[in-house]
Amino acid sequence: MVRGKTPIGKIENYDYRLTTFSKRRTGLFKKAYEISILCDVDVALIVFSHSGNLWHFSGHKRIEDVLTKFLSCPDTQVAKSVSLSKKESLVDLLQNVKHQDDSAEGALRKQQNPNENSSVAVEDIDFQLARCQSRLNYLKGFRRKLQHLHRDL
Amino acid sequence: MVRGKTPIGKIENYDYRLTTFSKRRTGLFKKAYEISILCDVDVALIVFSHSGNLWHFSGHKRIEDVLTKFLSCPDTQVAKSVSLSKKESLVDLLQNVKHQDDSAEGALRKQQNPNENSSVAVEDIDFQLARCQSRLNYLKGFRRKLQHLHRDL
DNA sequence: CCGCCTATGTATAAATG
DNA sequence: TCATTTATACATAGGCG
Repeated sequence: MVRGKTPIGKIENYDYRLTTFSKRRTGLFKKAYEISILCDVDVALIVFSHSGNLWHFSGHKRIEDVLTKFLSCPDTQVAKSVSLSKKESLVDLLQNVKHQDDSAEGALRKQQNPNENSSVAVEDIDFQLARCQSRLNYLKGFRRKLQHLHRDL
Repeated sequence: MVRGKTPIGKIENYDYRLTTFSKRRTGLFKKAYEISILCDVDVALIVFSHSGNLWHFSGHKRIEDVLTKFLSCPDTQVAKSVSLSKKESLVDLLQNVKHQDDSAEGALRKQQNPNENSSVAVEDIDFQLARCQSRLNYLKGFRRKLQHLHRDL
């Protein structure tokens, strides 16, 4: 994101990808550490590189305790964590994106480099998509477990 | 870290702490998302606030799969950080439905009509799933539109 | 891989609406 | 609470050793 922002998407060049991974991993773990201290919250962070290397972090508690807490999380909490915050609600997103859309469209006619506005919006959507997909995957797993439980009882 | 850098340490003022948590959480999840895409790596991130709220994210794979990989990792780092018995119990949590859904099971036994309760729980999840899937579809559609706009201009 | 450097994009503390 | 603004601190791409 420096000297020409990095577009979101897999970095194809292997060496660049490794370098970026190393740098961003450092930054990510630092942020995880900071929020755990500053805000006094439990964090568990696990990263696997393609080569199979593993990095992990947890603040305050041992990572297994955080994972246990996560895995034992009652469904009400699951539901909570999944419910959309106002900020993420469709309506807000729609308005937000439409606004960006409009301004992008308007700007396009005045500017030589219209693509930037539009691509920023696409990246935002990609971020929302990834989070949504993550929740969906989690919910699907949870649903499977519930059904297994139901069968067993 | 702006207008007078934040010293590392728990932010004592409750309101500031919440505000900082909200902002940094957004940033942290964004970073986790970015590194998972840019560097094509598996990431699992779990955060619990003191009030018990849960946020989690994983890229590419389901978070359970990343956790399973973590717990089955022969890596010495994991072996060191997680004692064997603890590790086994976590694997049980992941693989055994009954252990994983203690809360649901407990609730069922307290009720006179367990089946109904269970089906309600599944319906709850279905509801969440439907919302999430709907949002996902919407986002995907929106992304397509944006890209068309992008192409057309 | 590990640092260091610099220019620049990003994150965010604090204030304000 | 929630969004915006603004000023600054921080993160990091690209380059070099």
